[in-house]
Amino acid sequence: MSDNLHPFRSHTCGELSRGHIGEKVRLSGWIHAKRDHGNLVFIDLRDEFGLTQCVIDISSSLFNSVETVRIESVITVTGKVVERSNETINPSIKTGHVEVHMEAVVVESSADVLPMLVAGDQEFGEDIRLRYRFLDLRRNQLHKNIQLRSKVISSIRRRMTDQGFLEVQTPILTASSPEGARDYLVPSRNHPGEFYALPQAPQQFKQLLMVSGFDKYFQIAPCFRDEDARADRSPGEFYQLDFEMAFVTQEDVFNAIEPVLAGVFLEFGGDHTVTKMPFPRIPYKEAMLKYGTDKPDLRNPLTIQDVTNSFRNGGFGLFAKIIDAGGIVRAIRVPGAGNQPRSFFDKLNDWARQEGGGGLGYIIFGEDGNTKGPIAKNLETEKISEIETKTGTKNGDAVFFVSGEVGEAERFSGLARERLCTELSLRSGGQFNFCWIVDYPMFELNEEAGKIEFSHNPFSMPQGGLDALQTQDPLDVMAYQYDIVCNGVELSSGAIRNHREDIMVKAFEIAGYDRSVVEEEFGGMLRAFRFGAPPHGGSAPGIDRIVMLLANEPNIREVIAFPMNQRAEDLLMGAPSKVDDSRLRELGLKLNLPKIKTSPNSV
RNA sequence: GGGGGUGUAGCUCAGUUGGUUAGAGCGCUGGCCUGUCACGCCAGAGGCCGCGGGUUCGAGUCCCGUCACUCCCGCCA
Repeated sequence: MSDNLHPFRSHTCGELSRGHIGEKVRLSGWIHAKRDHGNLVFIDLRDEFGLTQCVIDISSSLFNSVETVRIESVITVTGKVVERSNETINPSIKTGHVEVHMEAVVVESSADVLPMLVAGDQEFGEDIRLRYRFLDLRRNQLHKNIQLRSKVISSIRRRMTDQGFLEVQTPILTASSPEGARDYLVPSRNHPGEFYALPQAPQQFKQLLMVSGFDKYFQIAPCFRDEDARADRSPGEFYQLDFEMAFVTQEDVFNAIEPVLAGVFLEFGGDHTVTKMPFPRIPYKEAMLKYGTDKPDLRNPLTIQDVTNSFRNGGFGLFAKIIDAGGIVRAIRVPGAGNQPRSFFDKLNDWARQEGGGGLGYIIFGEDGNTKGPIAKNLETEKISEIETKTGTKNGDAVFFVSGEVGEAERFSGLARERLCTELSLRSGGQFNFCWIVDYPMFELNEEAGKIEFSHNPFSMPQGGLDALQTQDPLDVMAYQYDIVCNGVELSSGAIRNHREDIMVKAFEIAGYDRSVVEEEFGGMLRAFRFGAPPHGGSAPGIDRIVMLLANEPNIREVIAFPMNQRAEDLLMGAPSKVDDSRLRELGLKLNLPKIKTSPNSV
């Protein structure tokens, strides 16, 4: 072209305003929408920056070609910026006061009929969305989410660097680490029969960096785990803000990361409030009692109390029997729920049975002070008033009860607490509500195997050190292990690490592992610990989950540009896929597949 | 591995108690339309009702199996 304009664009599609009236401009973008009036066609041209209306009428020789271009084709438009008349201004777009009168049009790339629409907010099935991810990513919501993700990561990186954290990359091809998930394995060509593992987390590397004298490390680290997906768990791979600090206590770690998280959530959280620092610290045991989970949603105002003693040897036989067998009873007081109709209680009871709980007992405390329900009928009045006192119940409230074996009752009371909250719309909105869960047990009992196991990863420092391991019941030993939770979502877990060989060997011994196992599994790290290791600790908040909360998305795939589906398949790229026999031979591999189970993975 | 939900036009969905020729909106194709911005109007094409089996005179609908997607449990921080 003979003008001096850039071959593709002089302006973006979000740029033109009244100030450009009369200018000759060039825009490139996708045809977002087309309104064809027969002798007059409007095209909304879209790029990442906005929409601009372009117009052409029958008098132009280009008219026919413009009329036939399909939506989502990419075109370059050259023309004059013209003011819109008052009646035709579109206040809903930035460029709505002007339009471009098309004088030249180049079709850069024409689009086929679309499997899903880019414009509009119709919902599409997830397999279509994943297969045509590039179209989905053009759409407003997902595009915004990925932009948000980028900004969040930049902000996190800046905040970490400003605090003196050093960003270090660690290997992707490495050895299996002890997180406990399945590893993704990569066969080695140079060492037939041997495999690399993709890191489940850079756990050992960050500890090695501490031993290497780096005082504060961080990384936006990819982590790979071959485990099944959930709505909040991306299959295959995800990202963590992995960080570690030398010469720190647990409180030092909290004080370092709280301002980063609070800062990011304030920066991108819109009008949501963020928990004031310092975030509450809740001991694991307390969390399990009060909330029935170690990732409590503190926007839920309900709490759980133990009322086992008020049912022991009481008139309500079912619970008394469970208690005799070693079980417990937990109570949830729900303010105002006494006014709910009978059907409300029945519905909850049905739900409880469906969830595998025995049921959900209740006592209704009427406005008149009388109690109602099957439990109230059978339980002694003094025991009822004991419960009333213990739970702080007032007239008009209802108290719900869960009874069973300790672990099961605890878990189920947590589910019931959430259910009641949702059912009665008690959850406060507009908050990012943070807390730390601290004082996790170092070990737990595997009921089936009757064996003591590490309850988290084996790298945590036991509270009380070697002495605690030697003198206490292992199940009473707590670790300097902590989780950070926001709105019921576990953002990360971390620990003050065990940097002492002797304590580590002892810890493994309690979990039933011989010294030789430790030596074999973590030889690299043990060796490092023998040459001067600083006390250190850290954590690793999940990036995807942070963005998911900030974007207010219920599903983690909504904040990942190219996620895999639930079965860890990439429908767009066609992964995983078969490879040529020659490649297998090179790696010294021969397939030994289980009986034919064809999954047509054709794209 | 187990449980729940879903599967009907390119897409999103409706489809009654089992009953004749399976519908709508969007998209697509053609026609009309010079001020729309969810443009409008008219016409049309498009269906292995996921797949296989069964019950029945008759199945999109009921039963069994299977596959796919999704949510949950297991698993996983």
